[in-house]
Amino acid sequence: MANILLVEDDPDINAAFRLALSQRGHSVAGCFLGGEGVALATEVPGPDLVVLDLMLPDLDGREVCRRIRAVSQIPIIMMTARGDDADVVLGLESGADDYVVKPVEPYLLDARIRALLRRSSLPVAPAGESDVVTSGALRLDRKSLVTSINGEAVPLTATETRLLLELSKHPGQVRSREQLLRDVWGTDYLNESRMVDASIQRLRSKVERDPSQPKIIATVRGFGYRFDLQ
Amino acid sequence: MANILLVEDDPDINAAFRLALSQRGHSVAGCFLGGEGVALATEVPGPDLVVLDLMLPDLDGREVCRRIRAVSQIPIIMMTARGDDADVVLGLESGADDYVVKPVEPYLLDARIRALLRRSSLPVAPAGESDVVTSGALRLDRKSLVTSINGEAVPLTATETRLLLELSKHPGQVRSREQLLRDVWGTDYLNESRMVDASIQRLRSKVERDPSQPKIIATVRGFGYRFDLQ
DNA sequence: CTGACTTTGTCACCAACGTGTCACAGAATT
DNA sequence: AATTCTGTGACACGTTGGTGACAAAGTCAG
Repeated sequence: MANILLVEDDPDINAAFRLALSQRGHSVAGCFLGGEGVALATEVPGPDLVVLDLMLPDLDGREVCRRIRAVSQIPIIMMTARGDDADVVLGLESGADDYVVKPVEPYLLDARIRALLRRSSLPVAPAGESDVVTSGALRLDRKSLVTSINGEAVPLTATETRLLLELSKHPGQVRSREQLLRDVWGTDYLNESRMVDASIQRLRSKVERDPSQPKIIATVRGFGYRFDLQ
Repeated sequence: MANILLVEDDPDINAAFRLALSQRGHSVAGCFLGGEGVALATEVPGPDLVVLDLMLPDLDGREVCRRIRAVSQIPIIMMTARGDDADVVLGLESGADDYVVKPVEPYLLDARIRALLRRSSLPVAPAGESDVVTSGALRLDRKSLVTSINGEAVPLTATETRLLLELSKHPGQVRSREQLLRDVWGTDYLNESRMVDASIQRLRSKVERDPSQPKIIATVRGFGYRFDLQ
């Protein structure tokens, strides 16, 4: 289903949710500290969604949320025992997409996860629970971040890898330059930049058999680029 | 802030929320029936977001939700007095993005509205499950933006794709040149222009079997054009 | 700390394509 | 028959994206 990061300091609750969400088909990574959470959520390749407890020993959940939001648009669901309306509002305003109050039934959390993933246009049910993307001769291992062509490793730079990852997260869907700028570079405003074009070109030169006739990363004139499975 | 459609049959609650959301800077339209709700949510220019009561006299709120979702990816917040977890799950599964339980503090609803709008404004390409339009031999994939006839890809330009997308959002309904200008070109005032006609013609020449006898995009003399399902 | 190397953002240029406009013909409506 | 509306083809301009060069920033070994 999805790769979920659970940030929750209570070991029992942490374990319980990891189990419950796993049973519902998700792949769950858990951590106990806010600092860890920020690191894990923003690393490459990050999870598809974050479930974030508000009460953490080191950092306030809202601070965690803000730090993640500073560099990433990843979907975030906040979770807390405090059900006060004002808390909910503060949580949402610090950048969370949804807010649930403990105790939460796992199947309810799952429903909200699905709704949010649907809205975020992430595939809710990828066919195989595989962390490897392939398109033609290209093969990208999302965990080790090793890219290879015909089994031979291709040395991609960090930016190129992020770009390819981001494109491959939405196979068959057009991604605009704005989306790519946001998700790969974390900047929102560089609309005039040719950064995306330049990096796409560098990526193509390493990955495409014939970069002038790209098969894997298609140009969709007027819209953006599209990663095509083959 | 945003144009919001409120579908709520209780006149008191309806009026109260309209007032409260207006005071928070939104522009609110209210209606009392599910049928109306579907019509208003899918017309052009539609609202930015729908707040939908579950209990309506004519249609079940979930049915309203499904009908809207059949043609639109507009953000939907469901609202109901029934706070049962199972209801929430059913609501989310019928396509809603969020679910709040009455009584709701207006500022809480506002916070959820903002969170949802923030998330929804991100993608350019709309997300969702039924993202393929077909009419006769024509097939348009809204995510990959690939148009094909009898399975063979037809290269459309950006404007042609946008035009076809816009027309196909409202199958069987006449769209005026003004509406198309606004939704495809983003201009409001070029009423004297023949741009729409010219682009319709270019689109037909690529998409219609016999452009002089158009089956997919019909001319409605004096009004505009209509996309017909077949 | 230094110098070499790699990575990355910016820029300028060009070719190709897309697109708005126009004029006129043809069709529908009155 | 007159009038209004729509289809159609031509054309020139603007936009878009590919490309290579270059400079700034980052990385790393010695």
